[in-house]
Order: sequence, then C-alpha cells, then structure tokens
Amino acid sequence: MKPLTLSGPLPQKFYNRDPRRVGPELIGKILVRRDGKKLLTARIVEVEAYLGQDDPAAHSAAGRTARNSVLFGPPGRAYVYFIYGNHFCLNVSCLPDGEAGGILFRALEPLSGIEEMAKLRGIRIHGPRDLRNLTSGPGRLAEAFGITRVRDNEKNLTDPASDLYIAGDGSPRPKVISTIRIGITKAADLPLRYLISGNVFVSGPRHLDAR
DNA sequence: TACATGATGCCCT
DNA sequence: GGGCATCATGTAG
Repeated sequence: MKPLTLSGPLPQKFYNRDPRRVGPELIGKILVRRDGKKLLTARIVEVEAYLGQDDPAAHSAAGRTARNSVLFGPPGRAYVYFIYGNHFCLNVSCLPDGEAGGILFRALEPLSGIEEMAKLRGIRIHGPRDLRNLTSGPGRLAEAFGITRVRDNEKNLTDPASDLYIAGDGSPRPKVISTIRIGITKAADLPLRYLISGNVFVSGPRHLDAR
C-alpha cells in the first residue's frame, strides 16, 4: 500500500461555508481516528449535504433543539445522532456559528487499521470483497470508527489534539459527481449526494444514471 | 406519559 | 430485493 502523508486537521475555515461547497471538497479526504496506539484511516468516497431551515430533510429544518444544536454551532464540529434504534451517524457542522448546516458521511474506503475496524464492527474479513462491509453505509462507518454520541458529539474536528479529524493526503482531487440523496422522503429530489463515480465502496447507486 | 417517526443494516430469499 | 428489529427524540395530550 502507498504510504500516507497526512496533513493535520482541515482548518475551521474549510467548514465555514455552504455545505454544497464543503461536501464535494470532502470527497477524497481522509477520516482519521487516533485510538491510543492504533490509527484508523479511511478515504471519504460518499457524503450528503444537509442545509439549514430551507431543507425539509435536514434535522435542523424545524429549528434548534437540544438534539441538533451542534448543527447551529460553530463549523467543524461532529454532530452524531442515533437512528433506527441501532445506528450512529456522523456529520460535520458547516457555516458560521448561528447558521445550521452539515455534511453526513455515508461511505469510506478503508486504508489502515483494518483489523481494528473489523473488530469494532464485529465481523471477520476473508477477502477484499468483505472490506465493503466495514465502512459502506453511514451506520457501518460510525461503528468501524467507534463513533458514539457520548464520545464524539460536539467534538471539534479542527483541533490538532482531537482523536477524530479529517485530513488531506496530497493526492489529486478525484472526479466527483452528485446525485439525489438516499433514504429520505422530504426534498428527495435535490442533488446533494456527492461521490466518486464508480467507486466500489460507495453505498447505493454508484453512477448518475443508476437510481 | 404516550406515541409515531426515521439521513439504516442485517438476514433471509 | 423485501421484511423487520429497535430506541432516542420531539410533540401532543
């Protein structure tokens, strides 16, 4: 495997923009978890943008509550929520303090710490195909990175001391396409899902024409 | 205090 | 490709 030369955490100003700009630029970046001696890394291959009050599908649509307050806070913070009684999902807040918006992480391509991810997911890896079960899907990737609401919600992902952050690795930005978002019923026609076209680690349709 | 709902994934065919 | 487990949250009462 090609050795990674990771940057530090992406700066706060990276997230201090409209989610529709942040989303596509997050594609190809690296999600990093430092867990004691272990280092988990994976390339971001699929995300979705959720806007503020103008987006009926966003958790922030109905205004600020105790649950979604991170989305209204400063940019670059982790918003972790629990869904369907089983799964955690990871988002990062966007826009200045006071404005709601965020990016949902939907799929990653595992790079390092794969054994640890498999352990956290409670599965075994038999071949390359099994790698997809690690981090393809919002709930899966959260589990593979040990992400929970108690541990990570409101965490500052731009803090160099953070054990969870997003870094660049100097590689060229991949070709990004956008499609409609997945698993929602409101505002379902907006093209706010961003992904690397054809990447096998993407969850759901991997091309523009496949819906 | 009760209840409907959901930005899902697993386990069957 | 479809059924379903499972519970935090918000809202109504």
